[in-house]
Amino acid sequence: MAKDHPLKKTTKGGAAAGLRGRIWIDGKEGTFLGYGRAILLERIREHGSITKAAKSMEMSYRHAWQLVDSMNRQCSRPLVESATGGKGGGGARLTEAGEKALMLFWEFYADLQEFLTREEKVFGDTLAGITAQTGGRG
Amino acid sequence: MAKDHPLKKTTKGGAAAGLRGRIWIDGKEGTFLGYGRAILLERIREHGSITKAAKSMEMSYRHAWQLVDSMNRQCSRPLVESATGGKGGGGARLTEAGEKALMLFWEFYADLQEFLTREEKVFGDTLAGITAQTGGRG
DNA sequence: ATGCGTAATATACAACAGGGAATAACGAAA
DNA sequence: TTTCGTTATTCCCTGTTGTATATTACGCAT
Repeated sequence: MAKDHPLKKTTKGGAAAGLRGRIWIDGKEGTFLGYGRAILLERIREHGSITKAAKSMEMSYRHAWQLVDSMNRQCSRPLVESATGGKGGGGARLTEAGEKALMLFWEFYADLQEFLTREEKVFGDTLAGITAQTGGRG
Repeated sequence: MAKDHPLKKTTKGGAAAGLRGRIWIDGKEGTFLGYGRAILLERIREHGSITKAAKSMEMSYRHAWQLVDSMNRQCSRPLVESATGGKGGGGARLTEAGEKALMLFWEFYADLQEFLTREEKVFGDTLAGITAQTGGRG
């Protein structure tokens, strides 16, 4: 559960070297949407609550709330709408703008994966020659 | 001097939203080469010394040395060769492997910039609609 | 042998991000 | 009115990261 995020730089097994990349959508205050925030939004949609969403990804409520707040502050229409009190104590839901932002990010993200795969093919050999130069001709 | 690195997430002026990306070459221990390390290597080549390279980019010698050490530990042929003592007290120089790695990284980096520009064109409108939804119909 | 400027290394210190816990506000339902 | 679970907010603690500083090793030049 959220243990081998693409964000963690493990490279535990397999090839010695590889290419890694990360993307963000920037807003007025800096990061607007990145991988972690995108996952958080999905969990909010799934659980209908910031608390549960945070727990589901082993994140503190404090941090989750700060991220949601940061995202909402950076666009005219909030990505997440929340209600305090009421049935179940309240909750949070993804708005239409949230859905759109999420969709855009995942497309961007998919393009990055494609990009990285392409680059791996281009640089793979040269890369191997640098990190594990066994038979090279200096 | 090294004040508005591409790494800093400033977005101080201009457009409200934009796409940002970052890349790394991974090795056995995690990050092998990234933007900061690449700059460091270039400064070492330029100054012939880790000390001066570090100073030139407002980085502590300790940190610079750790980065160099990390890079050298992750490839068979070290990227940086250093000598202690001697004329000028010693120094450090970029090896052939270092030059190759640097060249590879900058190509990778240039491809990323191209990728980001392309993505900006694709998502620009949708993005503006999310962060500054003025005339939307929702 | 001494001086010099660097590499290499250890220790202490500061800054910052994030976690944990505590608390108040809230509003539907019982 | 009381209960309940969540949002919203605050304070403190901790781990990590990097800076600052001090010390030693080194080897050429004088």
